[in-house]
Amino acid sequence: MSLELIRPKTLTEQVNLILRERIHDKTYPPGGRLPSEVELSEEFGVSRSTIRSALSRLAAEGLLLRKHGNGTYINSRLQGVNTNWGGLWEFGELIEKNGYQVAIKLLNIEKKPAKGNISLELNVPEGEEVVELQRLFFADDHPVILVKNFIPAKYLMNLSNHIDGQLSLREITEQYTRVRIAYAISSVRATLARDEIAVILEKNPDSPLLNLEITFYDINNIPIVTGSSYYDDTVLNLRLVQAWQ
Amino acid sequence: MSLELIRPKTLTEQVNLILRERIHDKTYPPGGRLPSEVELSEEFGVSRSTIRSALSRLAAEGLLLRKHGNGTYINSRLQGVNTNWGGLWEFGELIEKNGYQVAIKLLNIEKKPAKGNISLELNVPEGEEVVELQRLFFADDHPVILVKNFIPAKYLMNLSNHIDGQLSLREITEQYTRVRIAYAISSVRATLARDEIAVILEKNPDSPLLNLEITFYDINNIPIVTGSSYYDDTVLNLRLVQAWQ
DNA sequence: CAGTGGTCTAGACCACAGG
DNA sequence: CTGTGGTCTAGACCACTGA
Repeated sequence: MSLELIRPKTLTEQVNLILRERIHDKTYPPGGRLPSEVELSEEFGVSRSTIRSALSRLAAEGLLLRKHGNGTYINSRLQGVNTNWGGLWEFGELIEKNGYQVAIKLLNIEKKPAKGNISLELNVPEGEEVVELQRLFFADDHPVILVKNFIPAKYLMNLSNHIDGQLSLREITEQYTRVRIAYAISSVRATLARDEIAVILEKNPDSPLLNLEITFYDINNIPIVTGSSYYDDTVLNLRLVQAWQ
Repeated sequence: MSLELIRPKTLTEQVNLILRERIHDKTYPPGGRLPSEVELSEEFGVSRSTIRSALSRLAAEGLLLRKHGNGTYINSRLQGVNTNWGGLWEFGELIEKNGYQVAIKLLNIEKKPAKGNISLELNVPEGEEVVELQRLFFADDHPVILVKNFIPAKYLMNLSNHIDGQLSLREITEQYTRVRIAYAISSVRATLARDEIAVILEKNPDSPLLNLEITFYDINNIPIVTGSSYYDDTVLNLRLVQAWQ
């Protein structure tokens, strides 16, 4: 009994997605045991190593718990509520995974000359054009996260004086630039809601807010996007899962 | 030319450690190119797959940048200043990696009956004994992080009414319990320095502080340790690196 | 003991970069 | 074109768990 897998994408990734889906829709119930690696490799018609790569990735995210000599189990603690690393930048997904309705409001988009910190972070001379994108994320109509992103105009392709404000950062870089993000460095701080920010996020002045500063780099270590976010953790708890090692 | 590798540990892990060391001591200089996978596999006398596992792990941490068809490069942006995920709980390492002198002061250690939140988080009936460990981390003599940890007394082995306050959480669980940590869930919040905490961290009252709540689980999804930390990000910036996927 | 996951190998083939 | 990293396989052997 071997399923039909499309070759274009890697086998590992397809297996990964299918298993993820089965966990999500509870074909494999929380706390339950997965078929053994050999059984899965027979079901999918791929080698055991391929199955293992897919499983390892899910285990690293905390979705699966692997017990040597015993079996692979679905982590019952992560149902519905949670997120892994991506939580630091894929805010839309984060909000959805926590069971809220997502809405994204595009507050502003404009070309500006780079200056100060932005110019430094993006390694672009002062005065060169960058596109600023300011967005507000809502969870069930509560404003939760205010995000400003900056992309040097030179990385954006032709046509696009317009950017679709509903897209995730991943999608934006994929659709509007020719470069690919390889990794990101984020710094996390606690701050107080300044006037303007307090108003937008509907907070009392000087309420504590999380501040996330993130810069994305491509494979050549060139900064592609930088951004600054203010995150109201009283509406949406920022939770991260990580396997011990 | 094949190096002598000890068999007891896994080959992959040994290769990983050696490469990590070479990056750290700049045998492989920042921005430079690593020997190819085939060359490394010859040098270490192991298969290419083994080399690849070691490299993949380093790449996932952002230490290496892999360029298809070209080579593997040392990420020059991470020299000295930075940390990956472990930064959320291995505070000693975090402080060291940022170039400060670490000191840990044991403020308090005592057995208490579990109550409220702690009892819930640790899934232990109210009134059962837990050990509370309160510690203060210093970076170059500045108090930076205040940590309270709770471990159910039943997981601690015999002799140990005494816990060495200088150890990392990983070392504590390894040395004093029979269980092994499989994964952790952390939640990150922004808070204001309350009276007592402000005093200990030498902050003005109501300064913003990061609050990290972490619970560690074993492979059977049983909570082993929980803890609450207050982190002064003005002294030590909390930076996280993550590969895009 | 049988069944599970963990490590490792040798080798094939592919996809991509750069001369 | 050559050399690099990326994917995949088949198979061996080991280490651990639970009956």
